[in-house]
Amino acid sequence: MVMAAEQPSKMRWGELEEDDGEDLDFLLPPKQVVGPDANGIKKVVEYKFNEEGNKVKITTTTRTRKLAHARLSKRAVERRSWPKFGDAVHEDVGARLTMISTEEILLERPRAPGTKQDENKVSGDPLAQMGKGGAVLMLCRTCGKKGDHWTSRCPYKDLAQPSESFIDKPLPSDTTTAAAAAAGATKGAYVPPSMRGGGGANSERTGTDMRRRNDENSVRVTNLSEDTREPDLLELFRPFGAVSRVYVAIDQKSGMSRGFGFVNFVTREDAERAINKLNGYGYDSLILRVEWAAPRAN
DNA sequence: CATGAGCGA
Repeated sequence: MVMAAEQPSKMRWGELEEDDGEDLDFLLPPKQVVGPDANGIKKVVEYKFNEEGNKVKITTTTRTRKLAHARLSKRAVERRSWPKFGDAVHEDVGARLTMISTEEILLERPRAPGTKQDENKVSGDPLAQMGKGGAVLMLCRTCGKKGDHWTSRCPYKDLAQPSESFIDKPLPSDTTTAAAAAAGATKGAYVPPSMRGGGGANSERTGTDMRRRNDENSVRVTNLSEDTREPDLLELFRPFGAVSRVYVAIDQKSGMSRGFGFVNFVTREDAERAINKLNGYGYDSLILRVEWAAPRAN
């Protein structure tokens, strides 16, 4: 057999080194340790054989922790003698300096998308504002497809023109009351009760009766897709002004949407603009019907 | 197509 001849070449470099050294180690002088001295300097002198089999002297000089200690503050040194607490109680002394806590800490986002009640700086096209909170609502004005592309990327944008600008400023018609002007200036901001309820029949009154539930300015939305939920409706209508309520009719038996819902606006003007702009609007591949809601039958 | 839940002293 030629196996024996192959043996050395099969050895790994680690084994090679060990074997070479082990045999002859007893020939080397013992390792010497000097210090640490007053300055914390420690010297270690040891001898080894190098690759060529020559004896070499290796001197290692280190500084002990005494000096490192000196750089720590008194307080820090003191803390090392504290008894362990918490999870660390079960640890060996000095085993670990740092413990990883397994305690769950829930972070609260004060202004999570879709939940913020204040709306600062709404300007320009409200549709352009939508979805900026991180939610995925891409609503194409040309083909009405949701979540797929923006209007500018619509594959059909050359076939059909999007109708004028989707949403414009409050109508400069007879609805230009003081309330409307105020609402237009600070869109979505707080509207004092005396200014709510909008114009029309309500303007005669001296403010809205707060004890009654505010069912004014109720807009009915029909032809909603099955999976449209209240947050979706809010997202769609919110850009037109402060929304006081959204509701999607749910079939109690099946738990599925009945395909219609209601959105209440704080001001009648905003509701009117929403109706004007969202009625006939393509949403989730369906054409929305948006109109004034009849008073609830009780 | 279609007009909302809860609501108790």
